Amino acid sequence: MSDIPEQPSDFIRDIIQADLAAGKHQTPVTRFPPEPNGYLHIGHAKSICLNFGIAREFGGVCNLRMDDTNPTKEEVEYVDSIIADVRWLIDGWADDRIGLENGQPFYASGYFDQLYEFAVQLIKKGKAYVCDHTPEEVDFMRGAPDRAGEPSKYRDRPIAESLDLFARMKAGEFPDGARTVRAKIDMSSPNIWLRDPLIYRIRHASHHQTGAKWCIYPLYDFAHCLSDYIEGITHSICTLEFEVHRPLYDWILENLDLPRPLPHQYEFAKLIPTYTIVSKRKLITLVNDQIVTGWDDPRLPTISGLRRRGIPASAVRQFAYNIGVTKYNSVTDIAVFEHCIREDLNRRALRRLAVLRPLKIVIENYPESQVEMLEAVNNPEDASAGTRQVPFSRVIYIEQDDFREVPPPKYYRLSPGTEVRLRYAYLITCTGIVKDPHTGAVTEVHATYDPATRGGNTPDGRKVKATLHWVSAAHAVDAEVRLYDKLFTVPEPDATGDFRANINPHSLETVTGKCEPSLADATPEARYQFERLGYFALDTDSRPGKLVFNRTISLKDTWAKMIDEMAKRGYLSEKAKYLAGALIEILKHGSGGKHPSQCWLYQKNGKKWAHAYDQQIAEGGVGGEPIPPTSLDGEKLFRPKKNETIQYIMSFGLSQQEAEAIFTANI
RNA sequence: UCCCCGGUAGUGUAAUGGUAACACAACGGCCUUUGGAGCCGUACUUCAUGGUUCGAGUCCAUGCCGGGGAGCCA
Repeated sequence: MSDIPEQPSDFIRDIIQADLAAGKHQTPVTRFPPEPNGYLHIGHAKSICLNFGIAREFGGVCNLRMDDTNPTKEEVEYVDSIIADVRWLIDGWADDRIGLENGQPFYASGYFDQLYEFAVQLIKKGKAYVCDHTPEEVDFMRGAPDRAGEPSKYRDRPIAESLDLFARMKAGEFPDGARTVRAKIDMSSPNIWLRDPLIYRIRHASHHQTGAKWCIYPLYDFAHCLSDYIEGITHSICTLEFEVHRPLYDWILENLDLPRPLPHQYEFAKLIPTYTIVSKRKLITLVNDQIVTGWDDPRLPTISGLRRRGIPASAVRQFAYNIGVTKYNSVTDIAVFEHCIREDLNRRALRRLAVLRPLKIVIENYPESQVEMLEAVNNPEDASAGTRQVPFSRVIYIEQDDFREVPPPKYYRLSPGTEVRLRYAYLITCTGIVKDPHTGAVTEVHATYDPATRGGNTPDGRKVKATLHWVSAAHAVDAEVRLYDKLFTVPEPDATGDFRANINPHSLETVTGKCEPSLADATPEARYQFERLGYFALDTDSRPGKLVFNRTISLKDTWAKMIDEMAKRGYLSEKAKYLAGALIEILKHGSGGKHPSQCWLYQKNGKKWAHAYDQQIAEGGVGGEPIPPTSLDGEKLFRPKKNETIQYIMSFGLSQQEAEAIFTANI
């Protein structure tokens, strides 16, 4: 179900390939080392796909390891969720490459004895010492990027004394923070992490794996490289922020005189998708503030959220492949992910008919008691999925959106007097409407069907523009359907200010839909396409007789892409709404009321596009006389191309989508 | 301010000194019993300046811009 090539290529795989060719290793051993202090998210998925993908492609192994050196922040709940998420993501793909210990993950805490001995060794070699400074003193004495550090008073204390103190630290003689073990490296290094970094601290805390055994715990830099070494990791792949730690990673391993080969660390840029957040802290805020229902809320980018939403693991993997692996700090358009999901689901989803916002249709010339079973294909992309029977009768439901009493231009669907096709059924023509006498809303539509068009065929060859989905009212099965939308209204919710201000109030809408009867037997594993609506999967809340579906993702909908639709759904940011009016006016004004591409722009600082009437836009309106185009900083004015105008609009902080909408709206 | 790492269409990613390309997004068309899918097409690219070279996105220098780095977090 996946198009990922057997041998993807990126700078890390290139290195591995070269290392293998040079005979440095027989096969690569990677690892995925999360700290169990939160749920895994789409960013971790990128790392999982990278590490397990490498193991898979080069015949190696990827160890799953809990990086659990900080007992005060970690919990078994997280350990369990991490295991489940990793298994789900690699199932059927790299599940034979996972490195485990007796079926369980590796734990950094499993190495605490060895780590302790390594620290003793370092002290014995005069390369580490016990330091008695307070946290505040250590902090100050470390210096700053532009201020040299000063050595600890205890830097040169006798080795025997450090050894004794370290043993007593372990024995629990000292309170938290009283002493630390520090590597003796270089207090004047421009790299702060080499200024005698701490490698052990006292923490009288119970650990989720080791219980009360320890009251001293190693720090990340010490534990990680050595855990890699102990497990025989060849390529230790982490994210960019650890780049400055690499000299320390190497220093520890090299100064312990370990047999070679040593593991090496490589760094790549983490994934930052638009319209969501992946910061652990902010994810916790969303959960704790009950903005979402839990860690597996289908609106969240957590792996458990994606799973619950119905996104296939293969789509996540394809996404990880598509975005590549580099050292460039990038922001990935969430549309790339959505494309992968649709592509995957399009191939596998069973087509079904379901109406989310029902409008009753009475087919006047269809016999009252008659029911016909009509054949419908399960998946036009996959003939082996077969067909099914769908009941048709006199009263059916169609989507409210599929009927307009007064149709807008280019509206092909049902309206008084028009004919449309009911998918797999008949062509019907609207003959009348019934309105609520008080509200004036259309409550019922009357129609006639053409018996010659059974199955939706037109023996006379006549064309009908629209094909609508429908459900027989008497046979319909009710379902709760949860319609999800982006959790945030702006591409980069936490770029500036409080990300909570950018939460999309319409991220969840729940409706009661009418489903074709076969959906009563829907299974949690199956993926469904409700035709013309989107892809849906059963939610974990679903029970027999009480169906609950999640909309995984909508179908691409060109009709819905109009600017008013965008505004209605909250896709247009407040900023865009505010600026749209002024921009449209000013662009028209600058072009003598014509097309915006006829306005004048000039180049500012040789780089940025600027509009001849910037000043007036900044002042929020179009009042007054335009500045004569000749008086602008002596810069040459020119007629921008469409794309340059789009870029110009975007320079106000709007997305391309918004800019296009504004541009289009002005035509 | 110091150290490290980056900078290729709107967004990502390729091109490993030899014709700048692919995907997504956008736009247009064809086709369609899903306004889906599919097919065809259009527009838009190497941060800047110098240097090396027959030839530079690639190598060098300088500058500019962006990210990371001063937890007893990972």
